[in-house]
Amino acid sequence: MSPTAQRPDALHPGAGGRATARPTLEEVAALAGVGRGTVSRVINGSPRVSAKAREAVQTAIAELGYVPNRAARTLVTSRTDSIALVVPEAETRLFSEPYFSDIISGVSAELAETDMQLLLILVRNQRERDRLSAYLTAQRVDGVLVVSVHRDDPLPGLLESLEIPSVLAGRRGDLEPLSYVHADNAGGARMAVRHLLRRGCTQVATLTGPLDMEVAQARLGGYRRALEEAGHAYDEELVGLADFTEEGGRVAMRELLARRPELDGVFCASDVMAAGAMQVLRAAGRRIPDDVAVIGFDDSIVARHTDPPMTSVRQPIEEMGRTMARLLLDEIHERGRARRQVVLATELIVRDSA
Amino acid sequence: MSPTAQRPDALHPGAGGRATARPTLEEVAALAGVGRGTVSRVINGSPRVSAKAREAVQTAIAELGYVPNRAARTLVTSRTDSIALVVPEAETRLFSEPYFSDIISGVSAELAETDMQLLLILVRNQRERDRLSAYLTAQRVDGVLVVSVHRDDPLPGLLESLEIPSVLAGRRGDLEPLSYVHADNAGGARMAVRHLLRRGCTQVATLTGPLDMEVAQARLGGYRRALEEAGHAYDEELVGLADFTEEGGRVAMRELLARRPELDGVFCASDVMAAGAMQVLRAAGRRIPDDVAVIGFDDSIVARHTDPPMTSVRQPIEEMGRTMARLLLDEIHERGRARRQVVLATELIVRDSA
DNA sequence: CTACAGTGTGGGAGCGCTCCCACAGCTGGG
DNA sequence: CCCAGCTGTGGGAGCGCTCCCACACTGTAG
Repeated sequence: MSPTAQRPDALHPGAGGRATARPTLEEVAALAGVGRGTVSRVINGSPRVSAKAREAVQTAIAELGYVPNRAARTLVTSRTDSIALVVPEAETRLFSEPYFSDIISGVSAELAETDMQLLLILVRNQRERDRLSAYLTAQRVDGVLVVSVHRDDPLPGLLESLEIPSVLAGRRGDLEPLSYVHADNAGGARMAVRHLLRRGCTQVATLTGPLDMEVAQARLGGYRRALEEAGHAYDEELVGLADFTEEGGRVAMRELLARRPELDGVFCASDVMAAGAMQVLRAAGRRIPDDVAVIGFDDSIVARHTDPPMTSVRQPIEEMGRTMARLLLDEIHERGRARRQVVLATELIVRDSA
Repeated sequence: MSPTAQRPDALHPGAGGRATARPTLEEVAALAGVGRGTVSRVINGSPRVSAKAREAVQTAIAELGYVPNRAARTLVTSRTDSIALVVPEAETRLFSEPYFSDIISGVSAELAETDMQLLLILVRNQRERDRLSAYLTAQRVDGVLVVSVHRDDPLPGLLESLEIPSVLAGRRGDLEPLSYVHADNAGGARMAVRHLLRRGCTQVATLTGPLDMEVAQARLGGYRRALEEAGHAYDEELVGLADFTEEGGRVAMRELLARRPELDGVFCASDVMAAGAMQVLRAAGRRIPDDVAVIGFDDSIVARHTDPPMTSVRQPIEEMGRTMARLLLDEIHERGRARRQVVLATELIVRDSA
């Protein structure tokens, strides 16, 4: 630290130079000819201010270019006017790539109207998880958004016990006590499988995500439901357990093919798995979609570039982000303990792979 | 020691007895039997503390689970201990998708060691740009990272004049006065084109990004340089002006093909453009790589899924993020006005398209 | 006239820190 | 013996806000 270069203190206002220091509420009050309390009331939109005073204050604010000091406000209100978006690092790779950006984009769009700040916290290991706990315990945010929740993730429990307003993207299970927003995964999967059946597929397999994630369970559930609705028995040999990744998709597809060479349709719980599966199918001499029809999930950028372009289930990710932010703001402001849970519809984007 | 040291912790009985009551520095001091100043010194790592006092304070901190109040600290130091990552919204789409996540991931990794917070600010229109200006002017962050700079972007100029420590990803031009980190775009492009020439291509075209971005210029420059080094004249008819997008790639490729049907290699300044170009080439009956070899830039997820898989220039994006954060922290801490500029090497990932 | 609620207002107190000054204890040199 | 010059320490002041109490001033009722 350099001991020089201190700010030139403007002890004597008349000393010539324009003051570099940011104006304070007190200075606004002086200029407007009112007290601090009145300025504060105007800034915070209190109705108990005369029109005349309000106008004087607003003029003074404009003239001085006054912006309230957040730290001072936080110190006294113990609001921070910021929320955290927590992302388990491992997941950023797993997700269909636009997922992450789109969530952020939605959240940010919603927050743009308010003066909430968005803090981004990536958590990649146990140490950082501990730090996050300390961080949240210290009440340094007004609310938390959590992306990608595993069934055994300790974070939601922590949030619950700290009573910090929070909204999850996805949920841990049917009885999720926290607020959440998620896509209609089961419905999307069901739609996809019905599409395969309608095309004439009779042996429809599926590639699942890790089953400790509710998303994966829900997509598998939708697959199962569509089959049963169509009068097909649920057949475990047609279920390939995978992990949402491309390599996982390849491996599971190979096994599936070995077990059931006659399969003629595959619903994959993610696009990248579907991409991996398509490679394996092609290598095995199957034509897509003629011999085997394939559907992915996410409608990610990958889906548009496979050969043939992939039919996929689209979830409204940006909308999910927006909704999460909106629910969180509600929860912060009303402090009502009502959990808010929203399910958004999915959509089947039909391309050439099915 | 002092009989007055007890704290009436039920000043406001309230309607529900909030158990929160975070311990303050004062309580730590009381428990450790020292003064506030000493506790503050221990927390801030001052050397002027006796071993005995330090230990007593550390014990007290651990016992109370004390965490310093950031707002109070900010109020007096006018440090915020947070930096902003500014992302022009339009760009999140343009970039090869992992770009955004990888930058964040790198920045976050570097910040994890410190107790800096990462603020994410997306800017999608003029209104938000104005808000950002006000925000930065109000000194609400200690430093700023900026992703994706256009030549005429007003933000860097603002940062410069406000003298806020900042680091850009990429630069506006050769004479960039701010600190920046960027990949060796020219070198990567040169490498790609040399690869094409070595393969035997004699009519190598290129698809550029928007030329008001230095990245695009640099990649074009590398293309040109490689050709000239190999004794080929630079031929404007082989240059397709595009905009990094898939659709842009398609359009430009069609024009290129119309102008120069005999071309046998294309270096594309982004993977998605290359993907678009490959579609057009295939539609025109060209085999890849036999008739026309194609190379992309970014080594994004798209490159792995095109048919055939795409040869592409990889930039170390996460490393760029890390480096940006590191440079910014340096700049914040030393307040030296030395600009720091780092160029990271690129790498050619050879797959089947060239 | 007094009483009293209802408005708008000023400004003291205090949030939890850091900064900095004063001072106590301890050297060691004159 | 004193007087420096250290080091370690306590605690006052104050950062810029919000909260809230006290205090004008109304106007209406008793």
